[in-house]
Amino acid sequence: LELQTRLSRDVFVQTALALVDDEGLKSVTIRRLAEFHGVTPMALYRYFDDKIRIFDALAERLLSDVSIPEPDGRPWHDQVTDLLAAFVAALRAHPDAAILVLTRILQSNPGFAVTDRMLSLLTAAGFAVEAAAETASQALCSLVSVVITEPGRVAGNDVDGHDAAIRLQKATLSALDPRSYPHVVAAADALTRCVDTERYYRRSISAIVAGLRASQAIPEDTARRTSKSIGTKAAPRTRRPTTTTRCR
Amino acid sequence: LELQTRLSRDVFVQTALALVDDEGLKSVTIRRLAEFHGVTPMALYRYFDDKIRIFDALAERLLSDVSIPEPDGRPWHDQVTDLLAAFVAALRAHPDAAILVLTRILQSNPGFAVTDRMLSLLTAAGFAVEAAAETASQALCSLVSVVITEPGRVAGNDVDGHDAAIRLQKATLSALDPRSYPHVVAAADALTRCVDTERYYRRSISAIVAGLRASQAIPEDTARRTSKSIGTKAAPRTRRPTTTTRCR
DNA sequence: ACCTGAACACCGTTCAAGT
DNA sequence: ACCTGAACACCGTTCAAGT
Repeated sequence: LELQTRLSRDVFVQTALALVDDEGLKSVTIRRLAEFHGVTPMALYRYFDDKIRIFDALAERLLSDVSIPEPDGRPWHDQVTDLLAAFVAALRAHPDAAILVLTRILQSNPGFAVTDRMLSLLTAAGFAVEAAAETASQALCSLVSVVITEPGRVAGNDVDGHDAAIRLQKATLSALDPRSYPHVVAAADALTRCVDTERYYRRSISAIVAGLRASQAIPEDTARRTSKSIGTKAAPRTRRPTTTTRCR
Repeated sequence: LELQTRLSRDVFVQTALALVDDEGLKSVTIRRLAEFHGVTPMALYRYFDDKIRIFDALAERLLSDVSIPEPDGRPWHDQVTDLLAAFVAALRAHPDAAILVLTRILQSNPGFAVTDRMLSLLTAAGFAVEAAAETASQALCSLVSVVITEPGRVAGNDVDGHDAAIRLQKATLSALDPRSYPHVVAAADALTRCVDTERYYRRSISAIVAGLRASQAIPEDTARRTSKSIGTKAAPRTRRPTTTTRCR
């Protein structure tokens, strides 16, 4: 009579988002979401195949909050700067959910849109397709980690413990042996709190854009004079051949 | 008689690491670790206060695998390149554990060592203390996310579903409406698999280093002509004042 | 000092029903 | 089509003992 369909994907995503913002990512639980809507946990399975789909939906939600700027006549790097700034703004609105985006940019239309604009600008800048793809992904996911690791943030923490945690962290760094880690001790303050958050993000974005411009200058396949081989083989996965299609 | 102290922090960390490499991060469980050593779950609490400490120890272990190059007479950016390469190498050896490092670089001596060397090189390059701190953190955590999101990797997946997942992902991108996401469709292949993994990491590192060099060129406080304000306020946390010291 | 036993509160998820 | 009920297999963690 009052409301015929209270439940929907969107309603649950909205609740989940409020929950992350309030109590952190691990508070997002099928049972809590159900309880919140006065419903059985099983009711959620009408809308999400499993818990991962709820996380997928959350990431999509964050990405849909990115207000992609319209293309204009300015130089490509200025437009990239604005696009990345919009991306960061969307993530910063829900810092504890930001980590969900890290591996999910290419899993929803909003993510495709951001990536496509990024690729478009890089292509216009002269990047080859492959280089543009790698570079775009790297720029975006770097910014996700910049948001996640913003100095002075402690993930999943409540307001009470927050300040205390920061102070403790700074005290720990300051108390280190200066003969072993002189620069860490000297930078203890800057490493544990952000004096100017806006500048922090401005610096991050402009460092990334500067990297893009420098990469663009180099035509292709930069033969670095690094003597060392980069990286090692990943530890081999020795899992029995179970039934396939575990991930759809 | 045979072995008096089979159990130790190190033994559990070793097992946990094997477990992550084999079956992904969520397979690391107090109960499974205990079972593996023929012991009660409670036995682990002698060595770790809680599960998070196990993750902390895993992150520390990865960071201790970074073979920090000795300082030499070469230009700072070349030395930074090698340091970052060593950092990436350590992460790539245990890709599913890499995400643990993201928020734990400043939580153990091995992490202090990497950070200190990074700060040392940036200071030598002329960075102010604060700029060096932010820049060093950003460079390191960006590389963590670069490893995590390496194209052609699917976290926590077994070998069987792996190839199928990649193919599906590429097919999905290729099947997108080219009028909506033309560049994504065109770059579907490059976005889903790494043709040359070494080049991928070489590019990532040199993009970061290029960003550092460009930032170094700019003296301080870069007044960008970005019209938009970057970022928004984070959603306020409205948690009741519960007992403090939840995080020690 | 080091490990056990039993229990608690909480998960995600299955299967079979209800209406 | 949409939700429920009961159950299962698995968590992390507490408290109180054992030796």
